[in-house]
Amino acid sequence: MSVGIRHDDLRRRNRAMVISAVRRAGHPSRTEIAATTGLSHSTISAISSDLIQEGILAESRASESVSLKRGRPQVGLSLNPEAAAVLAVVLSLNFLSVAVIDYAGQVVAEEQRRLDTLTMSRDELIGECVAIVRRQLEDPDLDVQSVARIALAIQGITDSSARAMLWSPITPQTNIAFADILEDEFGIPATMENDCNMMAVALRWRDPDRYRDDFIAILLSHGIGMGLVLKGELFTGTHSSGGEFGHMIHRPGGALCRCGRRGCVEAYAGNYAIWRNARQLSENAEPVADVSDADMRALATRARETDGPEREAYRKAGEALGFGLGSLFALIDPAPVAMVGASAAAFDLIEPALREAIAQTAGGQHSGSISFDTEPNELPLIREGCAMRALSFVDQEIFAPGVQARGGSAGKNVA
Amino acid sequence: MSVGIRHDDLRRRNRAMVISAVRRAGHPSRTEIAATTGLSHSTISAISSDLIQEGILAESRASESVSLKRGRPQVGLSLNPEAAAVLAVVLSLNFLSVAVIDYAGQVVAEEQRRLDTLTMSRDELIGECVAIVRRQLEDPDLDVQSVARIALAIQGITDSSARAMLWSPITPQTNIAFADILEDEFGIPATMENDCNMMAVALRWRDPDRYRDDFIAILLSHGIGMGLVLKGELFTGTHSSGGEFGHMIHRPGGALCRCGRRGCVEAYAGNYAIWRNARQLSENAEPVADVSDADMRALATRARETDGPEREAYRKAGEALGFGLGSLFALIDPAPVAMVGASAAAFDLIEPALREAIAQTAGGQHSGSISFDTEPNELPLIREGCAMRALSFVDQEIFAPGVQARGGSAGKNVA
DNA sequence: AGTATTTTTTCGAGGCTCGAAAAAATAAAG
DNA sequence: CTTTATTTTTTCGAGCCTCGAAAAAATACT
Repeated sequence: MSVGIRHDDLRRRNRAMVISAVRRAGHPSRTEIAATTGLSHSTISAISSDLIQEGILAESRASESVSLKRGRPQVGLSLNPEAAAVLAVVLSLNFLSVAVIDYAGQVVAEEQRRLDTLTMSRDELIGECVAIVRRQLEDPDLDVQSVARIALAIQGITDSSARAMLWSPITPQTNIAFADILEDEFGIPATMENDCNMMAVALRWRDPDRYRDDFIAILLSHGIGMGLVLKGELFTGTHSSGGEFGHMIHRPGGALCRCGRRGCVEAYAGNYAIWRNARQLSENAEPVADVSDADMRALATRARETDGPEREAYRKAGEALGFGLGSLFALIDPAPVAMVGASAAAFDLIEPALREAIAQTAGGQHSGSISFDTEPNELPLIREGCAMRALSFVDQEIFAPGVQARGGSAGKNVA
Repeated sequence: MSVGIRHDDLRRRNRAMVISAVRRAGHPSRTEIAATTGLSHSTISAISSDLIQEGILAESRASESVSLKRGRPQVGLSLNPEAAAVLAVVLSLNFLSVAVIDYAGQVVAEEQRRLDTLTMSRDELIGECVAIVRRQLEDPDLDVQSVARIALAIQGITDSSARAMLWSPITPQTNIAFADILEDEFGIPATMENDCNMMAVALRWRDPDRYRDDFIAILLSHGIGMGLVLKGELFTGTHSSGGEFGHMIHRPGGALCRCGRRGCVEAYAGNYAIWRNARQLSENAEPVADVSDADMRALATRARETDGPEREAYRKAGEALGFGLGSLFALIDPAPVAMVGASAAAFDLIEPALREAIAQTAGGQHSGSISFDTEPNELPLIREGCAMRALSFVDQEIFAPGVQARGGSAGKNVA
């Protein structure tokens, strides 16, 4: 049962509106905020005055140019970078990275590290993550008190409450409650996110016009992942991170997938599958652990040059993706798609078969109008999404002092 | 951009909470409502007193027994049946029905009518719908002023704004804006709903324990349809009613589907497909227009008796449904499933292959725990869902007098 | 009849948003 | 350089809304 609205929730929510309006718009004036939120000028004035006093917002005097107009000039509001900081940690195959981001969204420090995730023990894996976070928190330039959130993204399935990794292709370990581990270690609220979901979050921030309420981000990499935004909200499963597009069934009983089952989309479109087909190996051949980006590029080059098994492998990948998307579109209606990851660079080889396949499906009735965008570099996107996710959380914590005042660095210091 | 919360929205929403608490609970006391909504006793007292004065709620004195306890007895609140009425219209293959439902949810009048939807012209189809509604509205026992909503459910695809039928298997006509037509004709707000979505709505009301936040209703009939509730809300596509489970691709390039494409789940599991396979016709054979329920029952009987092509046909249906559900579960995580419609009576023939197939998919990892429920009669369910949908809408209109006071029969008449 | 107990209503306090008016800050005009 | 026009922002009182505490109401128990 959803609960009634208390009187004090009202202020809390409207504060949130103001903060998120500022985060979205950059340097909006109070008047602009009033317009986008629909609240009255008096309310905006009261709320923003509070937020400034609390050190969350700051007046960014003389907002550049716009002194052309007549009356009193607008004074832009911006996020105070020092109001808080967050950590974005990204754990992917053989690679761990962390970034410290200030409240305004700027990266203030970062570190990257290669490791061998596939062979590491559970404790080693956890230890590396904890250690890389600790190194950042020990940086003397950073006010540890201001760190309000850690978001950790991982390639794999996470639980719907964003606490734990349930399964991941980058490690044989399962069920690691990273969020709890980090919280216990550092006393900072933490979440465990799915990498593809973070890609989607980032795309939304990067290009809100193109990726607004409904869109799909597909990771074309060793495996196939998906982040889905529907009706303006990240779509997650009911128990897990959900959206296991790569493991929808393309051909019942078909090619052997890395997950041990048969006929998944990934078993035709993942790097290992393209590799396997290009080598004309059996569909039952055990998936290889990793194919280097260089090898995949070579494969793509060869596929472009001659009409051999390499080209056919990409064709099959496109077909699998197309039918998979078609089935997906049958459920959710078509939406813009962003193809992310190394294999997105070979999308020219994939697209024809993909479009041909999708046109044969219920979801592909207007397949011509479905737009595909490519972004070969997934890591920056994932980190960016992580950061925005963590910052949005902070937005929702700092403005909720009615429930539990955060004793952080943003105390009242003026009146 | 979501809009800020105005001060008067607060009352409006809390009124809604109270009304829906009463609709859900039956005869809750004010104290019980306070408990479920989390609002204070004083607030509940004020709101319910308003609602009673406005004729929306009524005190149902001496709520049966519970005079066992000591203190002042609770006085149950109930919906005033005369506060409003709604019409539920269901249009399915060769069949049109309407029911008048009072505000408390009781059917007060109904009419059913056979017609030949497949051959009717556009105007005839619209005319029949308008006529059957008109006949109910002209009933002298009915206060036309009190009719606050018409909900029309149709088998087929509707648009996401619930205004029009886009496509339906029961008629060659497309794009009929039934909601607008009915509104123009009678001046009563109307909506156009998808039949399977209404099934899901009804299941939620019928058995809220089993069908709470996440579940799936699948219609096994001539075609295959689905209604999906995720996180407590009806899931619809972004442009259309969405959830075209029957047209997810089971086998690329496979059996000919009624929709003209190949390999859809429906092309294996719809009545016509089972019929086609049982007759050992080619997968390319044109789907028949209709198979009678009696024929399907005979088919099922024969399948149970001998291990022939009939049994194999049901096995194939189960397999298609299983792989389809597996792909669906890969996206949304497993959830309870209700199998509705005539073929649900033959679910014993379908289930083994279904479970075997689903176990081979990513979504079926715990396939043993997925529960299936069967309900052979879809029509009452659809009508019930329609009625509840319409009533919920009324709940949200009557309690919103701040925006636009409804001048209906529920005016203030005491103070 | 009196007491205990539970439900419901009443009443004042505290908050929040809103509209209108005032104040502030600038460009244009004289 | 002063005045006027214009636009943004703040101030202030009014009107609601919810809440907690206390009172009132209605019944069972003694």
